[in-house]
Amino acid sequence: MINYTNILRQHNLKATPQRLAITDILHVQGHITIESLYEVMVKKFSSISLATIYKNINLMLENSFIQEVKIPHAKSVYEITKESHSHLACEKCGEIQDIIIDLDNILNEVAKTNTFKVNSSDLVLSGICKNCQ
Amino acid sequence: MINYTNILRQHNLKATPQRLAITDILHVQGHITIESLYEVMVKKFSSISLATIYKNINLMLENSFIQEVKIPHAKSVYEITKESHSHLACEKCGEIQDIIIDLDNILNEVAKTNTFKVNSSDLVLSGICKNCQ
DNA sequence: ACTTAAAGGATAATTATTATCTTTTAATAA
DNA sequence: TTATTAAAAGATAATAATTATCCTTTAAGT
Repeated sequence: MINYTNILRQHNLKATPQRLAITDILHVQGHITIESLYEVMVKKFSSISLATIYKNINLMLENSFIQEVKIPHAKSVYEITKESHSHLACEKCGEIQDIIIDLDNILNEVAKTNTFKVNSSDLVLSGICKNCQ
Repeated sequence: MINYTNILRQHNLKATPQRLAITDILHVQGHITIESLYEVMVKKFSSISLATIYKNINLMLENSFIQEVKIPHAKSVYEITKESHSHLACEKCGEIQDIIIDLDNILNEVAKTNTFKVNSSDLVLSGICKNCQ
């Protein structure tokens, strides 16, 4: 179990117990919605405020410690920032998985047209995961 | 200017003036947020209710007459359903453009892994559009 | 024209998110 | 260690976004 104290501090975030818990949950779960995060957090901090969840998620987003992933027909999930990657979204169980897909060819094609300067790409593939097939 | 009366009816939607206007706006603008749609509609129907906008957008989504496009760091936009395509999102002016990108190679790669059955893909490229460069 | 199920408008209710204010605490230095 | 302080947590009010309700109007088919 990684200790995120210093990593949080490197992002100008005080390492509070609540933040360490959020970070640990994100690390273990990979992707989580606000409401699920709150449910899990309440088990550890019975008196935690939903506002604390929102404030921390927003601060972590601002500091690029985490990223929001928008999922078609579902709520957004949050994940710890890592190298650029795409997502698989299971339409049955809701599970979100990371997947590394090389988009260079595509981005080069777009670059050739010279009509749009791409800075980032977000790709979500929706379907049925291994477990649900 | 296309007449959408029959197209609406084919989707089990009564062709009301409000719906024809929404459809016409979507047709002309290409992509629009809920709030922008409401602003434009109020000019044509001064007494229109915001609930009418939401109810129609939701019905049109259910009947697959339109689609929601989730944009990173911005509000969702809606578009008339057409053949599968990707989107360019300008980070400066907010403009959303359609772009046809062949994702077959990518989808085949994922299919090969045999761990996920892809039904649909959503790709948004964020960056700077021609006008804003 | 008549009938009726569906749609529109007004607005209340709900849900999601943010702001405010007070108390507590992590981080730093004496 | 303890003292100091800016920041964070918690409680809750406020705001924003969306949906539900109820009554009136109307599109579409006799």
